[in-house]
Order: sequence, then C-alpha cells, then structure tokens
Amino acid sequence: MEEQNKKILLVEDDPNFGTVLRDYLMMNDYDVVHAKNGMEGFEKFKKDDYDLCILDVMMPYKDGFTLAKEIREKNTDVPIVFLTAKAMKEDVLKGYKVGADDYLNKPFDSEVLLMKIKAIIQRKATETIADSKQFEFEIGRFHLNSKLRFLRFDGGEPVKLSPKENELLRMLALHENDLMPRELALTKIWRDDNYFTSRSMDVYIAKLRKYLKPDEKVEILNIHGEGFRLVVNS
Amino acid sequence: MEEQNKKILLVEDDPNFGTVLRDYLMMNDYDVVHAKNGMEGFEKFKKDDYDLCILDVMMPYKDGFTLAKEIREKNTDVPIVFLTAKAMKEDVLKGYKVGADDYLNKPFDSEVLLMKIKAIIQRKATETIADSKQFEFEIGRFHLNSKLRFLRFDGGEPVKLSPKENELLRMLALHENDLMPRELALTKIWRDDNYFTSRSMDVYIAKLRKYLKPDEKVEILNIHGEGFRLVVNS
DNA sequence: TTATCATTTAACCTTACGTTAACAAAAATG
DNA sequence: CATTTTTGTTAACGTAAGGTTAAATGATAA
Repeated sequence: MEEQNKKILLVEDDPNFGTVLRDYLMMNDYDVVHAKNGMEGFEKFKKDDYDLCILDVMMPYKDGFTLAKEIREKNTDVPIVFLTAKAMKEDVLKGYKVGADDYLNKPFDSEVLLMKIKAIIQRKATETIADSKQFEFEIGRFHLNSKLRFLRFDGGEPVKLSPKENELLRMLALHENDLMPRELALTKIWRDDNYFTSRSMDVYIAKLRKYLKPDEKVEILNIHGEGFRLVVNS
Repeated sequence: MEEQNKKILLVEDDPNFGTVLRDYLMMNDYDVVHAKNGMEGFEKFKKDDYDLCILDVMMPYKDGFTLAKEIREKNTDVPIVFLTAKAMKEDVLKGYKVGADDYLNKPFDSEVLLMKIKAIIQRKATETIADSKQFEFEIGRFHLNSKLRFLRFDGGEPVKLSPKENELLRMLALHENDLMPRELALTKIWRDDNYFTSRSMDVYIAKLRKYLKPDEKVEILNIHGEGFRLVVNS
C-alpha cells in the first residue's frame, strides 16, 4: 500500500508569495493546488477533496473569510488555516468563529509552517477515524439525503432542509437509537458551546420533530442534561 | 445539574504575569491552579485531573519542555500549551515535538487567548468518545442501561431514570450482592459527605426501591451504619 | 435597494431534578 | 426500657433544562 500524498488547496493572490509557498510545500511532499483568488479557490475546492485549505485573508473580489464560509457549507471537516499579513486581532477572532484551525502570520518561518500543517492534518486524521462519511440514511419511513439536504417521507415530495437542520439530523442519525450528546452537536455543528447556541439547538430539535411527525414511530427523545436520542420504534 | 468548570493547570514563575493571567482565566469561568515553578507544577499535576496545561517555557530549575515531557509520560491526552516570551523558532519547534497543542506569545491578546483555550479544550472533548465503562446490567428481571439512563422490566416499557437515580443504581449493581458503602456513593456521586447529602441519598434509595418493586426477588437491603446491598434472590 | 431565507435571541411555559423538611419506624446504645 | 441515632418515606420547594413560538437579526439573492 503506497502512502498517498496529502492534498492542499492554497488560495493566495500574491503571485510571488503564492508560488514560493506552493513550491516549498510540494518539495515537502504535499500535492498543492494553487488558486489565485477566492472564486477560483471555491471552484477548485468543489472539484476535489482536500486534506487542508490555506487561505489568504486579504484577496480581491472574495476575501478568505467569505471563502471559508462557503467551504464550510460544503464541508464541515476540512481543516482551514488563514494567512494574515500581520496578527490583526479582529482577523484572528473572525477566523476562529468561521471555524479556523489555526492562522499564520506572514512572513512566517517555513519550518514552523510545516510543523503546523503536519500537526493539523494529523489531528484531523485521528478524529476522522470511524467517522466514515455517511450521507444517506433511512430513518423509519423517511429517507435523508444529507448531501443534497432533503428529507423524503415514503415516496412523497422531498422537504428541503437548511444547513443546520440537515447537519443536526445527520448527527442524530449517525447515533440512531443511541445518545447524541448535546456537547457533540454544539462543538461540531455550532462550533461553540454556550447558553445561546444551546437554545438555538433546542429550536432546531423542535423543527426536526415537526418534520418527523408524519411517521409516529420516529421520535427524538431528550435525555435530561445529556443530549438527544433519535429512536425508531418497531 | 451544575456545569463543571474546566480545570486549568497554569505553571508560570513570573508572579505578576502569572497572577494576572490566573485571575483573568478565573473571571472567565475556568478553575485555575497556579504553580510557581516546574517542580510544583508536576506535583500539582499528579494530584488532580486537568483539562489543559499552560506552561511557561522559561522557568528556573525545570523548564516548560522538561515539565511537558514528564506530564506526557503520565498522561498522553491532556492538551498542553506553551507560553513563550517571543516567538523563538527553536522553542516553537521543540514545543511541537514534545506534543504541544499550541503556543502563545507573550504578550498576547486576552480574547485571542480565550478563543484558543476554548478551541483546544473543545477539540479534546470531542475526541474523548467512549471510555469503556460498564453501562449495562441485568438485575433480576430488570435491565439497566446506564448510558441511556433507563430501566426496563422484562420486555416492558423502559422507565427513565434521573442522573442521580441512575448513578446510584449503577453503583449498587456494580456491587451486586455485596456491600456498597454509603461513603462510596456519597463521595463518588454526591461529591460530598454530610448529613444532608446522606439524607438525599436515602431519598433516592426509596425511589429505587419503588422502581424495583415489580420483581419481588430484587431488593435493596440496608446494613445499618455501613451502607446498602442490592440482592437478587434465587 | 427589497425580498427571502437561515439563524439567533427572547419570551413564556412545562417538565425534570435534587434538596430539604417533617414525621414515622427501626436499630443501636447503655 | 428510655433515649439517641439511623433509616424509610412522602411531600413541598427552588432551580435548571427543555419545548415551543414568535420576533429580531443576519445573510443572500433578485
């Protein structure tokens, strides 16, 4: 079994810096796809699966944060790292909110960069162990397509789900009949764990219960203080 | 049920900086134990479980890296973050090698610090999935599922248990037919041992007896002054 | 910009939990 | 046997978590 090189999407508009960085990464056995702006970056992202995205924050047309958000909508798991010209506090905070895994200040030391990249990719690798990407579920008489974000009852008209509805239901389905801890959903989907995100989640549970009403055998039970449980009664 | 604060071990020899940082973290709902040097840090580490260690790199007697290595020998999982006076490349690299999760440059922005701490602790939280505890028990004709907190008689409808009911019954089941000392339940479940918690426990014993009534072969006996005994008569 | 949709925040209500108090019963003490 | 200590049991109370709906905010597309 040969070891597959890790694939990195690099989005950086500065041609000099971008090329140097790309070459350096390639020299270190990463497969690098280099996009020159946000649009291009998103196009390339959609076309392939990456192990890491490195996004410049300052870019014309579409800045790194906007791009990050688009990427996050498609994929909740890819590690994202931001490049900032200097450590601007607002940037850093904004980055973490969008789900950044780290950020790097330009100019940075190349060895440090490599180390960080390695650490981040490895981290994800261990997390994603049994997290087999599953996107379709049978939930009683419902069919959930988590990739296209719809839920269909029997053979009827599919209902469109919002991103949050979709991810929450998917997370419940992944733990069918078992406990899905509150904390897990909050940290994975909301990327934060506080009173308000928790209440927000409750609102979404209510929405899902409404969607699932047609099949009285399917219910979302609460385990007080712990989380929720999607059960399908036989 | 009260939310447990996350516990942080802070090892920092500079009294001013250390105190300020400690207070700031405590203001933000972390439980902080502050050690003034590496030795003390290791002692404190051995005495308790922490969610995060923040280690100053430059310390007399025992530097942060050495301490980190000792900590890693005892515990492979605690997140470790280093404090460095300035971003010295060697330090950073060395830190990552020892298994650092991140490093912070002094002086740093307090909000950024909080954000990072939050992110790191969260990361670990999701990694720690199932610690192979025993969650299921057969008690006479009952089945106890301690993870989902329910108790089922024969094949009937499961009864939901509250956290305390659940833990207490689980502890009894772990000592089936044997003495479960009062003190054990009080210290492990109530985390306190006084007149009132003791009475509270008695209330829960009464509740459990009620739940267990359907099977007359199952009973909770009292051993005066000692504790309780869950017996299953044949 | 307006219109539309997703998400968060607020409000209000219900349920769940745990503690405490009160009183009764049992066991130990001397 | 009288008295003290421990346990059994029920009910009331205060607090926290969850259910639900609606309004406010934010983001996106026309």
